[in-house]
Amino acid sequence: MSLKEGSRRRGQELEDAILDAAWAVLDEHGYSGFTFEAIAARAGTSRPVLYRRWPQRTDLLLATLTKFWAGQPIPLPDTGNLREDAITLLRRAGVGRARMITLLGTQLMDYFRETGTSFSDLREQLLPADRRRGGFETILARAVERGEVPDVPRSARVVNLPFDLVRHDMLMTLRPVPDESIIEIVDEVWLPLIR
Amino acid sequence: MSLKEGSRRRGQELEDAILDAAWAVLDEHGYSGFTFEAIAARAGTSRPVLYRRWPQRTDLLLATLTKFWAGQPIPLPDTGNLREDAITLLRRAGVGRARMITLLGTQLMDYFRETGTSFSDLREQLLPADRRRGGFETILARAVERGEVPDVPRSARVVNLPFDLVRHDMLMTLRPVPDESIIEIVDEVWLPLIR
DNA sequence: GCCTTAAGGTACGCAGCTGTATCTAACGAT
DNA sequence: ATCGTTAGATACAGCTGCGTACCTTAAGGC
Repeated sequence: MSLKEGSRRRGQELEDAILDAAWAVLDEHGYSGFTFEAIAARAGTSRPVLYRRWPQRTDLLLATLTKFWAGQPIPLPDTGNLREDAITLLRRAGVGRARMITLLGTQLMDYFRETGTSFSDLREQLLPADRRRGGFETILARAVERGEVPDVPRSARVVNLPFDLVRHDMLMTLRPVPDESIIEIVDEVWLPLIR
Repeated sequence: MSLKEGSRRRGQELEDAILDAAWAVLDEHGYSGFTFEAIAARAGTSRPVLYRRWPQRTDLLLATLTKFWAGQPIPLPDTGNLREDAITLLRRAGVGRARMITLLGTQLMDYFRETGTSFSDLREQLLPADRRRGGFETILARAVERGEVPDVPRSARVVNLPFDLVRHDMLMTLRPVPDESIIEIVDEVWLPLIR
């Protein structure tokens, strides 16, 4: 234990430090780099400490995702204008923690292979029911309330289209989607389909 | 060498066997399982044989992709009807070798991290220029020629939309996209945008 | 048959990681 | 201060995989 302040972390403080480290390791090195060795080193602790809490790698993964994905919703914009909400939300998808969550499906292919599951399954498992609706359902519902778009039934396919396309682009390029692409998706694809 | 027939493979025959094995290993175990050890074992050869040809794992990966992706185009349907072509092509994306290619971007996240590249970069690198257009550009061009849809400029975004959405769905579920989803994408999203 | 090339086998040393056992020391509660 | 719990350190054994060296043997060409 290399901490200079002389105190050992215990309980929740230690657990938080470990999960912070785990998330950072997952982000930087993917699931193949998500090892007890790497995470313990990153957290400045020893492997038995991790094993005591999470006997399997998958346990630690789920704990990490519960904290950083399930436990912290992405804030939704509420600009009073649907197009602005959509564009803002799509921009958010490409940076920071949200970026990581957007690309999580790709980071966890080995986990899915091991467990015979998929990103959809994981989402079902970890997110509370009210969180499973995408952000686009919410901002569209608000627009309907404001009378900005007609109140007609729309398939989830159409509602979530912008986000799906942005995620796809991010997967292809591993870069944030440029603004002109975001605007293209909203203006040329999505808005024509919902208006 | 455990082959019963008593002969050693040489030259192209051996190389084909290795690349076949490499592709199978990549498909079943992803990039993290794409090891000299695993591929040599799968090919029934020894590791030094692999190292002699491909000194680095990335060399072997590129050779494998060149053979199984760049070297074998996915056949495009030509039914004489755009909707039929589209639906058939999307069905094809979910099975066999085409499925693997569709999901390749997700399988290679570790490679991209190592090399600082992306799936888009890889496609630029490996596919000849005429192959970089998606199948949807071709089937749409045919429909324009047949006079089935008007000859107006369309963004690559709109043209390739069905394929992007199917790939996204496949990533989410790791299963073939059900027919009703394919039909939804074509009928409710794509055709309205191009007609 | 001879020679060259390359396939195939094996061994070595090393690194990284896992899972676990054991011991010491710090922390918190009493 | 004492006790119980747990953090932290370390060691061990084992496995996988890498990179390479060395040797034997098979295949192909002349």
